[in-house]
Amino acid sequence: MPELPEVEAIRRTLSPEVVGAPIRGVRILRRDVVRDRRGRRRGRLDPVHAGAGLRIERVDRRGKQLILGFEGGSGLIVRLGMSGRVDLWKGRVRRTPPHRHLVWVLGSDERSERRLGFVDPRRFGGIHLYESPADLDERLLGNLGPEATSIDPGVLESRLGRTTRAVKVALLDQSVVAGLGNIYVDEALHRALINPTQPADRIDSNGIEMLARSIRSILQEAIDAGGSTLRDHRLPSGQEGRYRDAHQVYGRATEPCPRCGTSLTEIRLSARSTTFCPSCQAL
DNA sequence: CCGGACTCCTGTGCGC
DNA sequence: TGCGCACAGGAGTCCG
Repeated sequence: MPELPEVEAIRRTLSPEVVGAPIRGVRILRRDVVRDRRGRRRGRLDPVHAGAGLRIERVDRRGKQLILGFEGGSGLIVRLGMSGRVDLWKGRVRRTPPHRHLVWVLGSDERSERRLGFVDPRRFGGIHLYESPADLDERLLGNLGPEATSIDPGVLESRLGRTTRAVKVALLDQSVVAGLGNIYVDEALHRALINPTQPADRIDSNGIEMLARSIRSILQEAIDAGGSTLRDHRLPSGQEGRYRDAHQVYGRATEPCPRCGTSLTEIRLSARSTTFCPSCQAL
């Protein structure tokens, strides 16, 4: 379940490997992973629109979206969804794993050839094509809130102050803050000692300050660890992320709180499993 | 504005 | 040992 740290760790390892590389061709193994502008599986795809003949100019990220920018300003967004990943390898020998849907063949000749794959067993992820930076901003990124990695307390306060929803639900909303998912919201709320069911607009300034700092520090630590591998997440090399061992609450329901020893509690909020410490994070 | 149910998907891990 | 089923959830839609 790639959230911001997983996508950022992927971006950091991918960028130096592929920026500048020409795309010799694109193998389309499953075209319904391409989404149209409404997110439906109806996107049209041919190698040219997927970048064939162009050079990869940049690898960016906004929230949980990985962005491959081509020379000339077009590009594509890779949304990893629940189980998506990209892999990068040299040569042709690798056996095609199940659920690899797209392959970009990179390099100017046989000798420099590398292949970049998009793998997504559950297919909650997908690819969005864009024509220009303006198209990218307006059509695909327009509704995203500020980056969670650098969230400012004042900005967070004004964003959370607009809603009475439970703070956890609000933080999962990508238009409020971009990049958080179930794991890191639970971890950040625990570090900030805030109850996940607390109405978002009723957190005091001190709590907001702690929350902003917790979000930033946890994301930074997780990025440095390569993200959290629960099952599917891998860096392009196949390497696992190591942040799972640092989780204090996510996936640890019934275990003692690492901070105070009280048994952690699991509830459901917005149909998502939510683990917190009833003592440290009391209402 | 809000919450909740539903949809899309497959691998996994449990109970029987 | 093996089968069937609940569960995991990001993001969108729809309905009350």
